[in-house]
Amino acid sequence: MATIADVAQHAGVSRSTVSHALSGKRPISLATRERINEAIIALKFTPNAGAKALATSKSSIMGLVISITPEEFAPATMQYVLVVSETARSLGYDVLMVTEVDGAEGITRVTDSNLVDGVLVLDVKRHDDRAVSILGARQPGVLMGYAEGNESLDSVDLDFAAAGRLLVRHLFDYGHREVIFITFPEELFAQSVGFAWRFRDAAVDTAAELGVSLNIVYGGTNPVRRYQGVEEALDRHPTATALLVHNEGVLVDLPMLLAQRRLSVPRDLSVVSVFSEQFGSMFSLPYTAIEASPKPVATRAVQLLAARIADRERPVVSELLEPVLIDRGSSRAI
Amino acid sequence: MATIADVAQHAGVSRSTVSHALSGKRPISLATRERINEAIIALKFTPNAGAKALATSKSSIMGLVISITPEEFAPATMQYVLVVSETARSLGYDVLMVTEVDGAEGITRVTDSNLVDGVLVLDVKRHDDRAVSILGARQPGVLMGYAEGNESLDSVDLDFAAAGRLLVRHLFDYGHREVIFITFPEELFAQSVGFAWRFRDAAVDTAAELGVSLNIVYGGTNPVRRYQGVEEALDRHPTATALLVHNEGVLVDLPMLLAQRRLSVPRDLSVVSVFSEQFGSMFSLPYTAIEASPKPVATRAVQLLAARIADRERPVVSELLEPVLIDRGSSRAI
DNA sequence: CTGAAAGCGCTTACAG
DNA sequence: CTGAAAGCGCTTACAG
Repeated sequence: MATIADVAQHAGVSRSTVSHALSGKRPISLATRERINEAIIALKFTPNAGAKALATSKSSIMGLVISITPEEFAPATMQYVLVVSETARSLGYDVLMVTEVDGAEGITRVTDSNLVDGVLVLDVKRHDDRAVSILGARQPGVLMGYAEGNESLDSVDLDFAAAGRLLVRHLFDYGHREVIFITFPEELFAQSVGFAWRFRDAAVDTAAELGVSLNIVYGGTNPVRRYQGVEEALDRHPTATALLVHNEGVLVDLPMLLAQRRLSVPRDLSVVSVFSEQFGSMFSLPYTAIEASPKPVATRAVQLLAARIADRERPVVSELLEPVLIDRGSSRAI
Repeated sequence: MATIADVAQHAGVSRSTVSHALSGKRPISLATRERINEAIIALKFTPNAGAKALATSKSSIMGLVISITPEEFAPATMQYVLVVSETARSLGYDVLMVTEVDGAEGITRVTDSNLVDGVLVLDVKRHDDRAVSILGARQPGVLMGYAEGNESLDSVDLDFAAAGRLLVRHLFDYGHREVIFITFPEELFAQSVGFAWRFRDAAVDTAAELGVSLNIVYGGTNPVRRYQGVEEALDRHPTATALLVHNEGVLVDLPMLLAQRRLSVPRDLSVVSVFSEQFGSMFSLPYTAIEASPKPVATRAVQLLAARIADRERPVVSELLEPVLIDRGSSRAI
């Protein structure tokens, strides 16, 4: 493979001139620039990533930390992964997957070895040891989610608290006073996964304020129990007029389940939820919902990390994207 | 950050001795080994990835090439990604995502720069320019799928032809003579994505041999058209006794669709399919199916790539995993 | 606008 | 069993 020395020789200049032509870090005369470009093409030169990383202490790689727990729903995650990868590429970065079960250890591994310039964390928990791990690393990190007590880390997420408030208020405005709230398995709350507890707590508080009776149902961790859980909830609360669903797994089954019970939406039951447009269209979900916004969240997270890598001194930001309600007509006034 | 020189100094040995202690490439006396280990711990030494890559021309990174087309179904892909990452880690490799729209270009980018030691390709097409791209690279690649005319590349895949034969034969043995075969959108066939055409062609041939009337339906590219397509097929072939489904998107909707038509499985209609156990349990699919085997395929692909990286001269292998039918009772004799 | 040279942090023949 | 030194392919002060 051609090295920068080969290019320099071919172009009749020094290696440093080639390097500067490549980086644009100092002015190069038109004539030499052209000869260098010719040489690069003739020799099919591509800079060696390892050498560059060694010389600059920058790998141009972002680590993406994913901790897949069995409770979580893989399809939703893929969207984040893809958008992270594309956005990173557009900013000149590659993306390395960090999927070890112990995410904190994985972070230490890729940062200590200088493999990555920074780290993105998905599915952040309330007290997340991965945040701690980042704080101990030389490289910066950005949370896609929200961790308490880590205000020193950049983060971006959908404002799940606002989402909870907005949906409960939406149902309240339509006159609903008894609502079944289906959320994630209790395991996710035990781990304090941000999107779960922030939504739940806000929904519960708002319901209490407005005088809405909100019956919480924690989703089952397997399909069968998930399905049964919803059925039981419907049996137990026959007078409930609306379903508030924050659980992708339940959503996939819901149209079928309601059809089998001969429940028409929104005639017999209003349904509102949280999911991404892409997810909804994948499973033909006909429900009014807060847009889960994987794309803006992932895009923004990558931008924040790139900005942080470029400037370690810039002020820390913690962005919460405002929830947007997409009305698909699955709720009605009663 | 501590370097190998710091460790050497701390331990009172030379850098080469530390390096050899690390790699185990030559015997080190117990005493020095212990002093070195002490130093490593005391200084929290981790080898610099870039320096190592430069010195050895090995990055210990595998590239994973994913080309997500809108026609494809993301949830199924995530399983491959995760298993690839975990298996790679267990063999000492990290995984870099290569998601550019032009996969061939992405491959050239990460191989020419020596960023990766090899490349794994998902969703291989019959004539895949990514295979060509790999053949032109210094690093080896393994296809998770099957590309014609690239017998010089290692590959591994489920034997989709055998799967097609097995399912048609299964229905034939149960006495079915009129079957609706729902497969992927025609776009996938235009691109000649391996799992689509190999399954279809085998199913069609076997049906012809056995005298089974096989009515092909190409799935719609969006949920609505997908759903309608199935409905139309059922309308058009009221005397069909079985459904052969090779399309994850359709499968997700199927229980609902059949319930709405008051069709009981297998009483009114036998249904057989292809999907992974994990996918099936995610969507509570009650259908007898060939196990799609993302785990063995992905695991094997990573192993093959690691073996190929270690020995460029080993014989090329093209492995087809034997399909396994998991009987969930959704087909019956008629 | 350009070059010579040191340095990034490893590995590995070579020598003992 | 161990060390001195060259080399991997870049970048970047320093000098002109």
